[in-house]
Amino acid sequence: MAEAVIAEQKAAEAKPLRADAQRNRDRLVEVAASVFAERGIDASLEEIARRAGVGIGTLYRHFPTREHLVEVVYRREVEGLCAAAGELAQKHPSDVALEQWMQRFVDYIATKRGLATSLRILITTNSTLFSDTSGRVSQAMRQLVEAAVAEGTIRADVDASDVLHALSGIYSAPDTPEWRDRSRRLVKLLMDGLRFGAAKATTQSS
Amino acid sequence: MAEAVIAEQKAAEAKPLRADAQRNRDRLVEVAASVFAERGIDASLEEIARRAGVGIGTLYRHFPTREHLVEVVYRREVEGLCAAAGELAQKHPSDVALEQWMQRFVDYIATKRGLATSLRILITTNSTLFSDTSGRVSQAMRQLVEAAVAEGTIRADVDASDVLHALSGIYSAPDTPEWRDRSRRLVKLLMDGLRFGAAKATTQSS
DNA sequence: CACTTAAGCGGAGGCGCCTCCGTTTATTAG
DNA sequence: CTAATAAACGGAGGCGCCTCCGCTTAAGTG
Repeated sequence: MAEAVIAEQKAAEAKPLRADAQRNRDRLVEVAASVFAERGIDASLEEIARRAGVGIGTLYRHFPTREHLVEVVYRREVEGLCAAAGELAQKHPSDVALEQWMQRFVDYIATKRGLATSLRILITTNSTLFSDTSGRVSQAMRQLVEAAVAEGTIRADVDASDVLHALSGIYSAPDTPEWRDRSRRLVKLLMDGLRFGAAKATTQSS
Repeated sequence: MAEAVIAEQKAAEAKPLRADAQRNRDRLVEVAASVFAERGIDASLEEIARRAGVGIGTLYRHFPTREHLVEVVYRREVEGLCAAAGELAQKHPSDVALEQWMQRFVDYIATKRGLATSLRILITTNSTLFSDTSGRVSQAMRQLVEAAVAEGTIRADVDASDVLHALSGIYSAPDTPEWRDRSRRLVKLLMDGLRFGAAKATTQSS
């Protein structure tokens, strides 16, 4: 959702793209992310091209199939989520960082849901995708949880996989309109539990 | 592949169709089967309608999605395969019937291969499809094997599931152009094995 | 700077999907 | 047989997919 133009790098991999090509490519990914978010995975590729201000041919040159585009968008989403862990850790007390990151995780899952059908196809084709991304996500979570435990802002008798496990409710019961709110409440609830019995006094939540 | 016009019945289920509607529906299924066979599962639905001599609207009225049509075609294929078991059993000695049926089974798998991608989607959606059909197929095989054992035209120390298991090689190593020939040879080989040590003298194969 | 050239652009065009609705026709009632 | 009517037909039209290729332009070369 961050509209910030983070120049996608594709860096130093094979041939560097011509400046205009790189610009168009980045633009396409950015636009695609928001179009997929608002219209779902079956959004018209022509609309994406149109909104990005490029011809349909350009879209297809960069992303020969819909799945290619989806994969890049998805990886970027994961990238953003993981990067957020570091940033939040710097700007906030460790427990607040963890909480906010988990809220962002809810958003991420929301996207993933939308992409689910298409991702299922992708995952059977491209088996690295799932392991790559889920590895990175759980590493980000570990970083935050361990920091919070070390600082004593959450209780010490849990680790990252416990927290991930506790969040599993977010994955499962889906697609009611209340889902998002319910999930946000779940995160808060979980945080209260985590703060209870922490070494340091608690920072109040939101 | 039997071009015989077997009137599809849809019998006595909800409202009976108007005569012309029933005719068109049957025609569509028949044509779809051959078009899918020759062009693969992604064949144009418009071509199917064209070849069946009906408008595209008619096709969509009867089969609201491609998957609906695929499912009906597939079920019909299984139907034909299983019906063949009975017919072959009447016209041939029991061991020959079994052999010919297995050869036909090879054709069936060949089709199934073509449909595989689409079927995978179907099967996740419509879980009865797979159990229905695989049940019927293995029952047909049981009928033939048991008859042949009873008549002593094949050895007595095997049952239907052994034979099915022996055919599993047909499922696996795929999609080379030699596949069909290799599979036919596998069937013959298997039959020789089955006849060896049978109570009665052997009918020669093919 | 001008020139060259290959990388990149983009949209027309052909095809398939699917819906919608005016027209046709099988069926039923009289 | 005729009339009424509901069922079914079918294809035009709008949209999206994807390819192909003539045009444009960034990036080197001197």
